[in-house]
Amino acid sequence: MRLSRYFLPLIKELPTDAAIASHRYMLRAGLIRQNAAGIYSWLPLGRRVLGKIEQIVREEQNRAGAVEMLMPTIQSADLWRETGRYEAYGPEMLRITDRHGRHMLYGPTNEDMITDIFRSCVHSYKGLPQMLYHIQWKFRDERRPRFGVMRGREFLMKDAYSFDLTREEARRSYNRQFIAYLNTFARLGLKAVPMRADTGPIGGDLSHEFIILAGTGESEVFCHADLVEMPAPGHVDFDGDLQPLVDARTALYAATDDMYDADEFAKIPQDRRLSARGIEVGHIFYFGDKYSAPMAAAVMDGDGRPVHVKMGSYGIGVSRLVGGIIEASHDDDGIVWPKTVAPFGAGIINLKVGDEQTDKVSRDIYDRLAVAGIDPLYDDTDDRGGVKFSRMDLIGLPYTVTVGPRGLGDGVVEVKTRATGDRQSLPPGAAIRFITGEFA
RNA sequence: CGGAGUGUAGCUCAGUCUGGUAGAGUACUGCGUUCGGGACGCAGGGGUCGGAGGUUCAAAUCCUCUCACUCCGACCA
Repeated sequence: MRLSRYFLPLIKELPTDAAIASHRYMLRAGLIRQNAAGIYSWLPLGRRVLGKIEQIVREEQNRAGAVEMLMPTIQSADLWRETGRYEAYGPEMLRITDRHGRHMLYGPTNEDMITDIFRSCVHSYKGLPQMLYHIQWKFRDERRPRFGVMRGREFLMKDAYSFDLTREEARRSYNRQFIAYLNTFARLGLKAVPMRADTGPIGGDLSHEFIILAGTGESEVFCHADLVEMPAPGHVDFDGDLQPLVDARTALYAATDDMYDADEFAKIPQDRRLSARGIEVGHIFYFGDKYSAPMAAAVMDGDGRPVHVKMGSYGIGVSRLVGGIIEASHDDDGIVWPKTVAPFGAGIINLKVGDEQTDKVSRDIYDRLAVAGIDPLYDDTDDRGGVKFSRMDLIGLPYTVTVGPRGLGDGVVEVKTRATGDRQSLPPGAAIRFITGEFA
């Protein structure tokens, strides 16, 4: 992409309304614009990041055996009345009346709807297990939206739902998502720690929150430091026994403040005790027949008797992750995107647009990086050098190639690694090989 | 929902107490000089002062109502 043709509205001043780093940088770097409290437009750069995160989540869901579908944002109140949640949910649910006076709502979640779909389509245990997911915009009318997309009212969620005949089989579905989450967050460049969670109003007795550690986290967390350093499982056989992998991740103590037990925490060796602030980016739980019973979602078992399916649901806050990643990865100059989610893989700064040689070399590097799938952003504007450098730092692309007459006089360009600040002078060909190698 | 604030130029804000021709910086446009880490000079364009009503000869400023947004707290399948 050529910057001169891109839409990248940056803000130089510190936005006074934004209290935390991710919110400030998302506004300043032109990722989002607020339209109403807790409701944002995703500008081109932000849309790219959101899409990359979404795609990684999708790939890991597919790998774990989940099947993608899509449910609507607007739902009829009828299903919610069946489960009693229409009355129970409270003012966080945005209620809408259509032209015929029918009660509708902007979905805050989809358990009721997916259960309805399932019950009308699957009637035999032979149709189990089943794991469906969708990535969809949701709305919760938060009393006080804040922190930009971290606590917005409209937000993008991945929600998966599992259906099994027995609790034991449901546990296997739960484990599949558990492992998929570890791999997903690792690919996003995050250290996410699973923590035993309160199952809350939705009920059930098997639940974990996935928390990333960041100074501005919304809640305090306590855990064994080894958990943070444990590598993700990576490629595993999702049809095999995942229990040992899950056990390894749940044996050590980890809890959010509402589940905190000082005595348990004290049992951790002193130098391994970690108390920090965390951001919840995923939540998985098993809730059995909480919805299948009231909604009569049953299948015939092998003996011809109807059994309410055992369900679980598994959420990842996709839009929240954009803010979460920035909270975990930024410095005084701007965002530092992990390679896997960066809106562009590399930036190219042409310091003297209009100069035959810098134009040619810049263009050549651009073409070759593009062919290599790096998806470069070429700064071909006639802004001054300083403006270009600080702009690249702000938007946080992993690598920047600077092409200027001075360097080209010696046959070199400069490659800067955003995360470390390292700069190396290399011939153009070596610079391209270095960057493509980093993405291999 | 309790508490505290803020709405004036695209953005950041001053002016409101004490009513009297709407300002600064930045951004933007033009010209010139600059050009390897957010340049400089000159000239210019841009605001029904969140909205409605009221008081007054006169309202950004005083009064009433209202809307929006922000921050702290509580809340947060």
